[in-house]
Amino acid sequence: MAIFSKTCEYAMRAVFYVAQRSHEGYKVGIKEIAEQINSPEPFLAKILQRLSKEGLIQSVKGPNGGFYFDAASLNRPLADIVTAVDGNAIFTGCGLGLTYCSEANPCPLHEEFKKVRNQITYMLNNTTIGKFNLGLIKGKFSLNK
Amino acid sequence: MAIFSKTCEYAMRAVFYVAQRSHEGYKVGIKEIAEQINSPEPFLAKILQRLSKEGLIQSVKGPNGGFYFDAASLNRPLADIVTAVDGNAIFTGCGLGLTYCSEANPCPLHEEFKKVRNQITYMLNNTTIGKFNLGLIKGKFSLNK
DNA sequence: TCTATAAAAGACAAAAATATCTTTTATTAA
DNA sequence: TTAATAAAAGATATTTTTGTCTTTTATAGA
Ligand code: FES
Ligand code: FES
Repeated sequence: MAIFSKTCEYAMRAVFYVAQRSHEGYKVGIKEIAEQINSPEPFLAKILQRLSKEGLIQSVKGPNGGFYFDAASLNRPLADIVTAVDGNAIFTGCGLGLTYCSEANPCPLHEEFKKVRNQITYMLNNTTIGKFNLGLIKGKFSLNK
Repeated sequence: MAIFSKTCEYAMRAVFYVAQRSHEGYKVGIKEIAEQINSPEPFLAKILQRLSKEGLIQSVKGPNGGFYFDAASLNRPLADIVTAVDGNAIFTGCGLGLTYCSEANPCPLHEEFKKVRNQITYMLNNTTIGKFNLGLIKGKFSLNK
């Protein structure tokens, strides 16, 4: 088990890649994205379709079409992507899988697990979709393998 | 998606419950455990079978039999249970699902994600199986609902 | 207008996780 | 030594996640 679902991992990688290309002034086709982030193309297509329907990513059909981010979207937190794909369990759920996390009736891990959740929440809320554009262009970060 | 698999959540809840009862001097049958931690009985049986085979939990068959922890096992870290059930991806894996996490060729989330992983590792290494026995006996913690 | 392009949508398939059921084995106690 | 108990083992079933394929719709450019 990883922290995020495969779906969510692909979504985040794709989003970072598309953001970088948007910063450079391009739209990207699903094929290129899938190749660059090393994900199964039709599966990724479904994921981006969903993000597109929710308005989290922009897309146009037809020649010279593809996926991209407008300026406003580049400033959205990565948390929005994660929530759209995996829901909010990771932000609010109980570490031992109780149906809800509760201060009044906590599980044994509650106090320590809150710190984990807070760290995750901080990370995802303070990472904008466009945050790593320059680093990616410079080749400082990897999105595949 | 939750942080841990259902299997792992049930395992941790069961382990805390059995530890408490062991501390009180009892062995516990699978039926009682499943009821008390609110998990599907035959599924939980499989999980405990596995832990038993790996020597992480003790068990005896027959009348008055059941699951229990000896003193040494009560001092094991919860991390041992998680590793046995979910493997070590949660301790070492990449947050974006790259095949391995690397300092030399990191994903964009690497620096922040390390903090998350470290927090999880700390939590699981510093929580012994028997740590919450008194709290559980006093009813301070919940393992179901 | 016609054609090529590329995403959207929908149906389908495979694999993994979760859950159940039945039979076997070990242990205790009468 | 037999009967009752409870875990171990093995086979099977269901659901969810992950992955694929085909058809439709929108857009651009010739
Ligand atoms: S009750 Fe389990 S994390 Fe809060
Ligand atoms: S490379 Fe992704 S977390 Fe280290």
